[in-house]
Amino acid sequence: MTDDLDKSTFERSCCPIACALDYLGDKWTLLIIRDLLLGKKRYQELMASPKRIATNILADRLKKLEASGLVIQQAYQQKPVRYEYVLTKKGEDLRPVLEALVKWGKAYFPGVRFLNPMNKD
Amino acid sequence: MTDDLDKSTFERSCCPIACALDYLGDKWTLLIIRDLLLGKKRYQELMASPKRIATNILADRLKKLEASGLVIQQAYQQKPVRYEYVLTKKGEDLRPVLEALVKWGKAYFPGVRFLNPMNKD
DNA sequence: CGTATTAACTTGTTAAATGCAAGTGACTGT
DNA sequence: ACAGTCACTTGCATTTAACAAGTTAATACG
Repeated sequence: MTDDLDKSTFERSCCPIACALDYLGDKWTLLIIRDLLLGKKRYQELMASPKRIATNILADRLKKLEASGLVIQQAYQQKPVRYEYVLTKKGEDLRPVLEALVKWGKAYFPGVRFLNPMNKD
Repeated sequence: MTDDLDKSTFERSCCPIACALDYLGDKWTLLIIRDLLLGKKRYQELMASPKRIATNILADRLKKLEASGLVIQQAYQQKPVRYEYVLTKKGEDLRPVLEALVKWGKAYFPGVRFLNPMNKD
């Protein structure tokens, strides 16, 4: 169904891509969602990704993800209360987007570790 | 094939998603690619999208897209030389990513124009 | 009891990216 | 000659992100 991406879709005055990117269009949000899809739940797990996100940015993105209904907090202990972060259905439903990105990334950066000097992983 | 997104993929020290987002992970790049996929070619066409991109940002993103091989410039006239921008195969191959985003956006923001006060389209 | 460690953040400051307005150069059309 | 178009560039203000350090509430160790 290749014409999900057609003119009429786009010309409605709010394009679903533009709307989606209001939530996802930055450097970190999709990487956090990737980690959550892979089963990470806790702050330290999310901090531990190969690409090091600054702690204030992670905290900020988690707040925004919660505010936009992609993620919920669940307490996993009391004293002190600590939360883990779990994707809602809305968040889970981004899996195909990430999968499409994986496919593209694999096709065009198969050995990127050695080719891309910008890569700090 | 839902386990394109599995641990082994991710744990190789450069995740294809992370690599892809080095190119695409900002506010404007994917919107420009959307427009190019929809057949826009010239600077003014790209400027004319509902979401208004600043002209310096558009010029900068087009340069970066060219540098990373997603787009090429083609002269459509001499005197003065003017170029249009066309996706390479590498750029075209992002279509499934954008289609997945459209699907998600349609599912979760069906009437977003009236619901989202942040929307300036 | 006191010090150390862990988890999950927050705060302050600096650096980088983005946004906005105006300007430039090479033309064309009147 | 002058106005207009196209595709940018430049300078500056504002916003966002990065880096480093500090905080709070607890448990674990000696």
